[in-house]
Amino acid sequence: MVDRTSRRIPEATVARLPVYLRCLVDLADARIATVSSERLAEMAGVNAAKVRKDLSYLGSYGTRGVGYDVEFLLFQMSRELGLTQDWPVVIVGVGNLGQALANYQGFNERGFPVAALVDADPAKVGERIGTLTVRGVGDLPAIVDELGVTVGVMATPASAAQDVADALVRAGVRSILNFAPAVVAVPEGVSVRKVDLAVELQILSFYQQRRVPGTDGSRSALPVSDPVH
Amino acid sequence: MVDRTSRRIPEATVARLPVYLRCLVDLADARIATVSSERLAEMAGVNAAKVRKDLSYLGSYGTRGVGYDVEFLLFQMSRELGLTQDWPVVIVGVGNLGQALANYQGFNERGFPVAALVDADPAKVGERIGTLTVRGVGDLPAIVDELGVTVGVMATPASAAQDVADALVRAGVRSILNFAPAVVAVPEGVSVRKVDLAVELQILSFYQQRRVPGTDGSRSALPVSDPVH
DNA sequence: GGTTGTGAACAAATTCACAGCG
DNA sequence: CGCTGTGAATTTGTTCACAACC
Repeated sequence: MVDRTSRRIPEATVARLPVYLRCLVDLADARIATVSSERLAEMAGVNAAKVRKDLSYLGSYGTRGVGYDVEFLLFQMSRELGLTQDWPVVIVGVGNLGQALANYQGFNERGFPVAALVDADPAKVGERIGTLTVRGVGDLPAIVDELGVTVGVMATPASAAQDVADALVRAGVRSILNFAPAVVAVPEGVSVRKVDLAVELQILSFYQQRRVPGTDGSRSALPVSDPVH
Repeated sequence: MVDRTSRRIPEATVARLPVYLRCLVDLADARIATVSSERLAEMAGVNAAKVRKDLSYLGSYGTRGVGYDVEFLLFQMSRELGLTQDWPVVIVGVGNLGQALANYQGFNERGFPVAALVDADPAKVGERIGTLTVRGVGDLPAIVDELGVTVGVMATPASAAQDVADALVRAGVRSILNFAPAVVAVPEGVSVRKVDLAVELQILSFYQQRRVPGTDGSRSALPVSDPVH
């Protein structure tokens, strides 16, 4: 009834939308036309009330007594997430992790083509990885301008992280995915998300010693079906 | 005053403790003996009230008018997180990402030595990566028993994820770090944390189109100092 | 004076439970 | 009858603000 598209979507909901999106893609691939909040919840590993609340922020796209139209919801959600266009990314730091990310096909498949590779180490500049040649950090402004890059993926050592983040921001990047084990400060209007492998393992370590399973990220369920309560 | 060590630590706090831990390590390396909540907050990219609240769940380890003793807090926090011992991990799936993780030194450095590599593809079994030889999924029970592995890192395709998770659980693994773009169900008492690169980029995409920077993960700050308000 | 530790106030997120609609 | 959409209740997390203490 209310125009939800004008409502601000809660952060916790935004973080779950991509998970629903993937489930919807799987359903569409399986030629399933409609889905209930119950079923979608099971696939996404959350509960049905949460699915309904989350989807209600996008609009009233369900049909009572029936469920949600998979294709329609897929479209609305893609639009809401800004995924109707590609967002080219630049990867900074071509060590182990950076190279793996450069070769990872998942980025391309999901609308984030790797447009350029950059490294601060002059010895690595010029190296070819896949179809791309590694460029210097000084090329970032040109990369952003010419290739339309808006997202930077940082796979540098912690010591270089802040300098690289500054360089990305100066070049005009508005979103950063940071794999370096360091907190980086960025100006207002730039988004950073941090993926820290050691931090994740340390959180698991906490829950491992006590036998208290958490509910966020650490999910509990019965062996195969019946994923969450 | 109250014995906080018996209190249940909130999940949100647990997720931040490893970040504080890393800051404390940096401070200790710099031979800094004490730190205020203000300074620690700046380093961790949160606010001081949160730091104090979080640390208060560990106990009253600060000194009013002075701050926290770095070494002492480091020890208490390591103990609380269960990091006074190593937790050997097995990596399942030695594709691009799995190999990068296998070569990543951060795991070893932070107490999570990579003890074994496993792949479902018979063609990959026997391959050497660094000092380790890739073994079959059938070896998981032996790996868990003989090497004391308690953590599984999954870097498999989505299609194999649930089967691999089941195999890990059957072998006795209690904690799983899942890089596969799929939700996996596990029994009560097993913890899973998910790292999904595409999901992170899609969340950034949402905040990129609107110019509304989020506060969790996407942090806003002035250029270098003054990280968060 | 400076800084912690913490109740109390506030805000965000989750879950309940059921009216409303197909 | 079945399932969504959503107010209300509840739980969890954050921030304030200040007494207690060094």
